[in-house]
Amino acid sequence: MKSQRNTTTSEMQNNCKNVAAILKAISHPQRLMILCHLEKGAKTVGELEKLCGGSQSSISQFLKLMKLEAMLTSEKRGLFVYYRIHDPKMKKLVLSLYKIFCK
Amino acid sequence: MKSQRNTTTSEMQNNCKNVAAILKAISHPQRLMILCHLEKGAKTVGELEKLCGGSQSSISQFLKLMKLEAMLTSEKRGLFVYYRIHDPKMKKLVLSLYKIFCK
DNA sequence: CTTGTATATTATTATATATTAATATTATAA
DNA sequence: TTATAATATTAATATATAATAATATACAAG
Repeated sequence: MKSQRNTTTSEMQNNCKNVAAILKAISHPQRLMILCHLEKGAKTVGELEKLCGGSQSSISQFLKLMKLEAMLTSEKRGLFVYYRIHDPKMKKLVLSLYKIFCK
Repeated sequence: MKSQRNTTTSEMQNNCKNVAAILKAISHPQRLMILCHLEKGAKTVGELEKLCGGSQSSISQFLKLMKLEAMLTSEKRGLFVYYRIHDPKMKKLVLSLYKIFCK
């Protein structure tokens, strides 16, 4: 196994750029809350609105942002749109954050 | 062990607020890079400047910010100021991020 | 075809952050 | 003392983000 200590500076810079962008996308109370709820399964926009306590517009915009970052996918069924976590790494991240900061 | 699924909404809101603030502080390529380098041990401002590739002023400002968030501590020795990670949770976070996103 | 509901989009404004330049502070050494 | 090196602070500006309101779209039911 290659240890972190062998990572070159340019690899590190690239990794940090990528990871910082991911963290930026979820470093907002409601966006993080959305992700935490989705970790338990798919939800509609309206459900997330009630669970996370934001306006319809802001929740929709947050979801769009996280979808653009390829964290989420959406599926339309009739009037409702179901969002779910697409990238398994994001699930891992949510669980790690919980373990580290919320026990 | 209490599972995450039993967390109440207001607990979740509070946790998300706190964790989002932490993530926000490190969701910047150079600040994350600083943290990654400090995970390996204390460094001076000048060392971090070279390692992370920012101006003297910006690195100093980043360090100040992360110190305010109680992530780092500093110690002056002569002309040099050594910064190190203060909160062990931040070390855990850096290692988790590495495991999830950088392998 | 019109009404109601869920979601998305757009535009606007306020606020926060990033970046840079310039200057200040502190300690050391000549 | 004066000079120099390391770090910190301040100020200015540009850019990004957050929050909100208003409007638009898409679908379903009647």
